[in-house]
Amino acid sequence: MPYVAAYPSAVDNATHYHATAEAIGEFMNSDAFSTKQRIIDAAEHLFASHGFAGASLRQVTSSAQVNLAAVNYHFGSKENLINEVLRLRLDKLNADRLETLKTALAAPSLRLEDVLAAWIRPALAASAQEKGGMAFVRILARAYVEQSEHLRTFLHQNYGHVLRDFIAALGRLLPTLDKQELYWRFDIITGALTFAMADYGMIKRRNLGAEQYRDLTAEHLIKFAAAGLRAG
Amino acid sequence: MPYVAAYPSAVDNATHYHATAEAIGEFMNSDAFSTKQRIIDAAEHLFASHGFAGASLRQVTSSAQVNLAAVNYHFGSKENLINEVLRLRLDKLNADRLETLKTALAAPSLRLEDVLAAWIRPALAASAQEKGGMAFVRILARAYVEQSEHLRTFLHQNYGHVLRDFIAALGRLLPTLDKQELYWRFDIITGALTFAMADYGMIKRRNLGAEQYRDLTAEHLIKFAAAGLRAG
DNA sequence: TTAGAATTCAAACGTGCGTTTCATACGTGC
DNA sequence: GCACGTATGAAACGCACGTTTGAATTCTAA
Repeated sequence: MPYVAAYPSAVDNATHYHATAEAIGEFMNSDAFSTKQRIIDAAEHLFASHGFAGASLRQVTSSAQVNLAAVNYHFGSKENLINEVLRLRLDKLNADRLETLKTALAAPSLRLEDVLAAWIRPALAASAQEKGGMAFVRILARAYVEQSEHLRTFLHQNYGHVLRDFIAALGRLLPTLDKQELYWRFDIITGALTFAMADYGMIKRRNLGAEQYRDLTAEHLIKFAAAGLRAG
Repeated sequence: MPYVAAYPSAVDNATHYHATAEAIGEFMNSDAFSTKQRIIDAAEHLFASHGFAGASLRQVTSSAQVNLAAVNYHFGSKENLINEVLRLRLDKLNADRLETLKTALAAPSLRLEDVLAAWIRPALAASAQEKGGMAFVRILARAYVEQSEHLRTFLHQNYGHVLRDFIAALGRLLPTLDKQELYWRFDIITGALTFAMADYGMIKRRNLGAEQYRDLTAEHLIKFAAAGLRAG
């Protein structure tokens, strides 16, 4: 009968069931092994590599080893599934950003690089997350590109305050910089970040691990962005 | 019988027919009014706003006011149409870039900003082109995001030399900068540019015309990028 | 003017899509 | 043990897709 949740919020792994070693295998239908979660994991990967339109529910459910009808049962529709997939990761990303910014602001001395790091590092961390992080970030870039006004307003309404906080912090550190100019430059930074997150560049990873690569990317981006912001 | 062209190259408006005022209307099947061209124009717009997977041939042919079968007749398949749409614009963009770079290199004094301008301005000009330029550039960003390895190698093989020329020019202007470091930074710049091209940013255009907006964007990008490249 | 090629057209092809249905299995409280 | 809400399953729905077909039309050149 369900997908009742007329307004869905995150994966409702409400059954906060503490799995012991023996219990695993007896009750697979919880937490990370639930049908819902398996669908979300599979959807993240497939949306990321084939796009929202390009990835079919048959691919998703097959990859998740779940019945085709499960998506409509648990999420109501494909579109709701897409929203769910986005919301889950975005909530965490922006919470991370705000927390990192707060910590930076509380420190005795605040440098431009600290604010930029609070914007950039959580994003790249999300993209390097063990389970489908890369996928999420490609989804994000794709969402930008798919450019549906609906999604744009969704992002603005739900995470606009995060943006405002960062702009304000940067503005305080660059008191002589024109407000409009600051908007432009932050826009540039975010564009570069989005591409960097998705690993679209031409840079070869060489023999670096994912973590080292992520840290290197962050380092370069922060340095570059700081110099750009300070440009006369 | 045709789409014979086993290897398609640009729109074969081979019939270089000089239209006089009276002739227009008599022979609509040439140049800008040909079925092929109408399909390409419509496809650019629809691919840009709905994605390659999201835009159907029925939408394309309907928008082009052309029979459904025309795409398969003239292009062979949807995929060939996509390639054609990309190639046409990319050829021009990269030719423009190389020409602008050549001019800059021939000038008595060469600044970092000149090389950056040669990379950035033609791209933004393409995006502000009267007929579907904006669409093209969204397609490009989308192509990046869709991330098919096939397309990536296509871009690399066909336009890799352009990239190399620019990197070389920048390298000469920044002799103290590490090569790897240069790659990283050029990557960042191109990411930012791609987003700027597609107008994905949050900046409001205000009451600017497309040209002024494009020029402003270029100005900001070049300034920012130059500062970033020069960062110690 | 006319044969032959190039193009357009309406219609249909098979395939895969998102979604719905309804029957069956499972889990939990009485 | 039974009943009832929850979840899964197999199958089908109607629809839109890319592509193909073969006839009708238009163009071109002898």
